[in-house]
Amino acid sequence: MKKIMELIAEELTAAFEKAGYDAKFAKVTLSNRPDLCEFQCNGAMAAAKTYKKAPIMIAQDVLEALGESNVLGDVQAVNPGFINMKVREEFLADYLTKMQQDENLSVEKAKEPKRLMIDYGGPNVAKPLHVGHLRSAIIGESIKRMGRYLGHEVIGDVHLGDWGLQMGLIITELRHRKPDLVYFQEDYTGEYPAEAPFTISELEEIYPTASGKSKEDAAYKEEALQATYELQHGRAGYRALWQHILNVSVSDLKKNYARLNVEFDLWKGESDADAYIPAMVEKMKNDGFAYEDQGALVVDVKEETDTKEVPPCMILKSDGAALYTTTDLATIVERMEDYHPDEILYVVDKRQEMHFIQVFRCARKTGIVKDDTKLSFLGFGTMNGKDGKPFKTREGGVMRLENLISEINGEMYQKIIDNRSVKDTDAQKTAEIVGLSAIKYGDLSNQASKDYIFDVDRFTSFEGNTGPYILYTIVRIKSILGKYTQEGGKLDEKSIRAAVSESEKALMLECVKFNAVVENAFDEKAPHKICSYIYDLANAFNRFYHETKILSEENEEQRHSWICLLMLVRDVLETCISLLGFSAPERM
RNA sequence: GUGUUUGUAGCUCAGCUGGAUAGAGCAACGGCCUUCUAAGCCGUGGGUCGGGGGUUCGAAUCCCUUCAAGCACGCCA
Repeated sequence: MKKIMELIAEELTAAFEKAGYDAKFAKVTLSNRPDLCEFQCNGAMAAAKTYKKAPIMIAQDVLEALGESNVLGDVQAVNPGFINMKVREEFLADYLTKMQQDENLSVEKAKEPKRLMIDYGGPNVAKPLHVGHLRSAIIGESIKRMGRYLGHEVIGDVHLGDWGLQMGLIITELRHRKPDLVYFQEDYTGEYPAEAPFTISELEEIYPTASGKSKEDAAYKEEALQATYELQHGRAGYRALWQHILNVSVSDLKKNYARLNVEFDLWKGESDADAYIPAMVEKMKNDGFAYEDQGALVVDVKEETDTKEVPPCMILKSDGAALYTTTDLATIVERMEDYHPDEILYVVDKRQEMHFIQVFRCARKTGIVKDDTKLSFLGFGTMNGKDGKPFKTREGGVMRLENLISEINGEMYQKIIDNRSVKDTDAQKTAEIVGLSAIKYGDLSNQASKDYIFDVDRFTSFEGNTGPYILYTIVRIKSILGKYTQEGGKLDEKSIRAAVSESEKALMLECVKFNAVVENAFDEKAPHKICSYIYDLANAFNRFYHETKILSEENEEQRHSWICLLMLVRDVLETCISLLGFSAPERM
C-alpha cells in the first residue's frame, strides 16, 4: 500500500502544479505542532525565493488549487507560510481497514529484492559468550528480520573465531593433560572416537589456563604455535580434535543464542576461509597490488581524499602467517563465490571501523568484490555499566551472557510473583519472555552507534520506555479481545469506522505510520526507530484505552469497529517486536 | 600527535536530509481504581541544546573555532 504521506503528497503535488509552482516544493512532513495540525508542508517558504513572492501568498494559492479533497479535511495557510493539514476521518478509517486486510499490514515488499549477508555474532569457539557479544547478536538479528519482512533475501552468518592461535593453545594444553589420547599419536591410522574427550565446561576452563601459561612460558607458547601450524596444515589427529572442539562449542553456542531468540543461517568460521587464502594472496601479488614492506606483505589502501593516514592493509605477517585481515578478505572471496550477495553488512564493535575501512578498500581495489556489491559497516558502541565504564560483574570480571540473562530473568520472576496474578508454573516462562524483552529493548532503543548504559533496574521496569511496558500494552489488548470472543463476539469480519474521539484519531494516526517506519528503520539500519515508534503507539493506545469503554459499548457496530482497531494495534505491535527479536506472552 | 565519535532537564535517552513554543521516561510533587490488567491514565515543576562565531527570513540540526570525554591509529582479534 502507498504510504499515507505519499497520498497526501500526491494531493499537494497536483495543487502546487495547478497553482503554477514546481512540484518539488510539495513536500509533506509530520506535524511538529500536533495542537495545530497532523501534517504540514513547508514548501511555500522554500519556494518564496524562487518566485519572489511572499510565502503566505504561495500557500494560499496552493490551498485554492487544492479545492475539495477526499483525503484532506481541514487545511490552512498560516504565517509565515506553513500549510497545515488534517486528514479526513473517513479516509483514515478506510486506510486502516485496508491495512488490516493487507497480509503485510500495508508494508510493501521490495520491488527489487536484494541478497544481503549479515556478519554478526562473532563468537569464539571454546570461549563462553560474554556481554560484549550481546549487541552484535541483538542488532544483527533485528536487521535480518527487518530485511526479510521487506522482502529481501537475508543470510545471517555467525562467523566463528575458530582458526587462530587459540586452537593451538587448547590442543597444547590437552596434550599436557592427556598425552595418551590417540589424537596425539602421530602414527595412528585408525578411526578417531566419535565422543569428544572433554565437555564444554572443561573446554571453557582449558582455554584461559592455556592462554595464561603461554604468556609466562615461552616454550609453551612455541609449542602452541607449532600445534596451530600443524593443525592448519592438516595433521589428522589435530584436525579430529579440532572438530570435537568445534562441535562441542557450537552446540553450546546454539543453545545460548537460542535463549536470545537469535538464529544464524550459516555457521561458517575463519577456518572455512582458510582454503581461499593462498590463491587470493597469489593473485594479489600477480596483479601487482601486494608488495613487501618491512618483511610483511601489504596492499596500499590510501586515497587522495583521506583526511588522515590510512595505513596499508597487511595481508601476511613477516613470518608468512595469516592474520585477521587475511581471513576477513578470504571470507569475502568465499562469500562472493558461494553467494554473490548484493551487500555484505558487518555488525561489529565500532572500534574495528579502521580495520574494516582497510579491508573494504583492499577488497574493492584488488577486485575481490565487484562494483555492484556493497560492503557496509554498522559499528555499535560499548555496553557500559551504571558507572559509565564497560560493563563488569560486581567482582570486576567479565560478565557471562548466560549469567546476565539469568539475573534479569530472576528479577523479572520476582516482579511477576509479587504481582501474583499468574500461577507459579506460568511465571517462570513469562519471566523469560519478559526478561528477553527487557534486555533487547533496552539495547535496541538506543542508537546502535552510541555507547549506552545497561541499567538492569531501568530495563526491567514496567514503567516508561521499556520492553515490559510494550508487552504489558499488548497483553492488555489481548485480554480485551479474549473477553470479547468469550462473550460470543466474532473477529472475522474486519472494518474500522471513522474515529469518534481525539484519542481514537491519534491512535489511528500512529497505526498508519507503520509502513513508513519499518522502511525507514531498515534503510537506516536503525532498530531504535522501531522502538520509539511502538512506544508512541503503545502510549496512544493506553490513552485511548483509558477513556474508551470498549466492551460495554452498546452500539454493536461501534464496538466491533473498536475491536478491529485493537486487533490492528496488536498486530502492528507484535509485528514490530518480532522485528526486534522478541515476543509477547498471553498474560503477565 | 593525527584522525574520529560524542556532549540536549538531576539521571537515562529521542529529536539532527534547517522550520512554528526543544520532547519522552526515571526521579520529585499533586490528582484518578464499585467499571475491559492502576505494571495504567491525567497534571505540576525542571533547559543559555558544552562555549564562541558564522551562513539563513529561520539553527539543537549546516560551516568554522574552542573546551571536555571516549575510541582508533602496521605484524592481536
